[in-house]
Amino acid sequence: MSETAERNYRDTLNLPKTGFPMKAELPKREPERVRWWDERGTYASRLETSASKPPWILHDGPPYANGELHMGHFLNMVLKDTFVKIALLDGKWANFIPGWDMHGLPIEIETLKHLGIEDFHAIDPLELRARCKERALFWLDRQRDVRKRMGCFGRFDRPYRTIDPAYEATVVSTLADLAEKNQIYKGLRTTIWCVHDETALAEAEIEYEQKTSPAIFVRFAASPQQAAGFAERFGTSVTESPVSVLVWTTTPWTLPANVAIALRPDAVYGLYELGNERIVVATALAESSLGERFADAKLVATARGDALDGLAVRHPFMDRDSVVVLADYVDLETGTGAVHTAPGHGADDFDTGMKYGLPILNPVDAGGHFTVDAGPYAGLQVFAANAKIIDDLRASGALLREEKYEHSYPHCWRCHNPVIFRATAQWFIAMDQNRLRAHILDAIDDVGYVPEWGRNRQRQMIENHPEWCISRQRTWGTPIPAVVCSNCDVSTLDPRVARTTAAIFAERGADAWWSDPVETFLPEGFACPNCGGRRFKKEFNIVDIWFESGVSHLAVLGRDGMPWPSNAVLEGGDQYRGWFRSSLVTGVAVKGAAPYERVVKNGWVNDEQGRPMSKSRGTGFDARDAMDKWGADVLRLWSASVEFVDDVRFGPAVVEQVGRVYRNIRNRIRFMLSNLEDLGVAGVVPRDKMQPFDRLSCAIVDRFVLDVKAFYDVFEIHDAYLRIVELESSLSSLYFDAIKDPLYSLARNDPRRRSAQSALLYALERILTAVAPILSFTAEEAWQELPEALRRGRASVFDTSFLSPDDASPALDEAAALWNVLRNLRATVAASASPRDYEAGLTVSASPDLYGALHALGDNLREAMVVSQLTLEKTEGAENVSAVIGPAAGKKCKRCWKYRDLGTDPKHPDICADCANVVNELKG
RNA sequence: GGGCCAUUAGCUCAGCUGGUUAGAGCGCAUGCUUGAUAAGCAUGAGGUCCCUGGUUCGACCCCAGGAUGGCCCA
Repeated sequence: MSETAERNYRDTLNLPKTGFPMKAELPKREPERVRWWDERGTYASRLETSASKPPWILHDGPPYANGELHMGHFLNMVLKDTFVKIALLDGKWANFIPGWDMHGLPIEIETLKHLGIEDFHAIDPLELRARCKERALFWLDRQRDVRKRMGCFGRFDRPYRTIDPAYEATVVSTLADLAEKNQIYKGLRTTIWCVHDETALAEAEIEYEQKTSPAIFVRFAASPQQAAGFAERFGTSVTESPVSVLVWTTTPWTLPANVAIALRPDAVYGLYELGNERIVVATALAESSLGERFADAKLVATARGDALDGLAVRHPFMDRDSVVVLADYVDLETGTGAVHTAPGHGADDFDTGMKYGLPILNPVDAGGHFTVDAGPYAGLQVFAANAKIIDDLRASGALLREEKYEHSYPHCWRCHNPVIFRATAQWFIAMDQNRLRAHILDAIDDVGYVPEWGRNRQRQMIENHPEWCISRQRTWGTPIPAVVCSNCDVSTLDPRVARTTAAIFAERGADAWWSDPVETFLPEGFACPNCGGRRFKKEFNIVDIWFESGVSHLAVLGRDGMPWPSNAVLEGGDQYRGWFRSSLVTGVAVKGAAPYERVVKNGWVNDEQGRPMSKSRGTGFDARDAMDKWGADVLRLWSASVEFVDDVRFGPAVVEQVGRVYRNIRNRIRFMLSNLEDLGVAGVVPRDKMQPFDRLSCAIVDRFVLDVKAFYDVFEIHDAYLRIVELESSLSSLYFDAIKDPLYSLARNDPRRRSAQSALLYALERILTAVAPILSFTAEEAWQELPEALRRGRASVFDTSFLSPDDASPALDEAAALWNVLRNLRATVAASASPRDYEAGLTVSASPDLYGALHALGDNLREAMVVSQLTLEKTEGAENVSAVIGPAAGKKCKRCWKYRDLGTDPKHPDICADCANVVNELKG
């Protein structure tokens, strides 16, 4: 036997052949596939064929159209896509309409920066809006490309956009709905205010800088009557000594607006005697507050803060009381533990004021000067007034001590002057009007949460939700169509005006609010509800973008065949406070129910050390860069390889690991494909005519598909991933290894070979469908590599469907049990150093229970063990199954490598009879 | 500082209502194969289940406290 002859026998084998390359080259190929899907309208056509099927709608929480998409976006968007595709392959009408959030301050700021404009008052609002729109559309295009590059399916040709006229109309008509239900009111709220620029600022517009402020300790003295109250609560007797509460502040100018003193409910306060006066201060801070006088102080009595609730003292210079209230935010780090409270000048103070029904005083005008309400300080600029207020306090004896205090204090990002907090009139959604809050909490009970603890988190976000301030004093947004009476100055948000405005916006967009006269928006005969006046001015407030995105369910669902509510929403955990909440509030307020049936939360993407990703540390990745480097499918597999509900880690090492798993899966797909080249439709053996081992593997695949589908149905992508990996290795190590011999060495059209091929085709098809929601690119690539006839008219892998449980083979449990017996048996053979595989002859002893099942496999049992001969024995009384490995009889066939009798055909002395037949037939 | 979440092998993760020799994949080591070959198969070494207490006959699992990290707030 010469080497040449041996090679000739090799040429007579049916060795695997396929155009599906081992090397994926994903970054290169995937963009072509995106175009291919686009040109073919793969998604659109599947939607069309399932148009009459039940809908399954994942409603897209709109990403903000500003900046590059990062890996957090990738995780979220790919997960959404995975769920959409699962529904699609399940035969549902999974119409996914992506959205973009396109108004708002970040875009306005970026645009102004681009234009080199410092003050947004200095540009015509319509001009600014046009520029903002360009900017937002620029980012939308960019993000849309990247999103499609991820392999995401959706109606990218017609996304919803918060700048669309129809969307703006929805925002305004929702305001009309709320106004009709008296759910909106105008009230005061503390805003960050720059007295230099005379404008309200948003959080994003302040910078913290070091500032030296006067820190003063001020006595708020009790009247004799009030002092008696203190004595009683402290459980001491009344004395002649005056009693005062010591308050610390670094903003003396806010004292004119003081109406209360906040104590910490669980802190201990002491009544200290210093000479002929008594002072109340937290015991923990007594030494630092009283300074050098602490040495002489005598602690008379103590009381918890909550025991002092409701007492009152006199304001040091205004003719009114300052009441004692409780607040959890009072800390015992600085000051006296008794916090000066001016609800008109601070967010905490404001909340406390609302809680206690305190007056919200704001004796400061837009330019930062005191109004007449500030009494003796009227006309003074607030910061300049500090010195005079301190002098007066010293003169009146109210000042105990004064020092300098350096701290970080918010400054205006443009003019770098310190900002103030100032109560201004804003529009609110009343959370308790019409029992809205209670109804929302009820609605939460009807929503499914993944994970379940999200329900509790969502509930807390509603319970602690302050009145929702929806107005902003900026330009890039949808206006709140309120009008101000020229006669009495009262501002009105009238539902009829809002409806008219919505109709105009629907046609021409929200620019009309700036371009058109106020009369355009007023219904016939509209009069001021306060004074009956007929002349009005437009108010220029835009709506909070959380309100805008929060009505997306009203803009997208419940129309064009889309059901309301959606089946699911899926966003990062920060959205419990954001979009999950805002959507819930508008849903319940307008329609009386949650706008979604299920809330799925994905975790945060951190770097490989579990720290937040950071560009400066080099651990931050744009989605596009990551895809250019590793390919979308490897990253999609990563999204399934992690537990997405929790925070996840991402980095090169993690991707390399999942990349190896990807290659495993890819190679197994490749193996299946490469053995199907010559299987025409005519060669396909029906399931019930297949050989037993092949039927068994089909059952294993059925079981796999049902398992994966069950995981998919409950959003357990990671479990599906584990199951996919497990099946791949199980099929590969047992089945693929075993059927190589019949596939390679039998005649092409040998029934045994065709049976194995048919089982491979079945497995491949099922597996590709099962992995397509995750490995979309690879599944499609493999599907296209399948001979066209075998695709049976389904042009794309996304035209296939999951196996329905009715079509699965029966007795899956028995199949799985038998499969495991075979795997264990085969492992003993594979572990044998010698004889091994075809060198071996095997004697298998089976218990009566197992014997039947094994016997039914016939010669397939020998194939499964990858040995040359096999004897099966029934062993009475044996528990299970065992195998004895011995040398095989015969000699190694040069063609099929099995040990057999050789030379039956004298023309081929080195090969077995079966091989000789095949070879002869080929020659003939 | 508060609320919520996480912590099991080098990495990604399983461990059901307390009882297992605490498992899988990847990586690593060793061997086989060279007719899936920049592949495939087998075997093996890796664990203070974050820590400290407690409950229990028995705790990765339940309880309390703490550490580290994350998210949202202040």
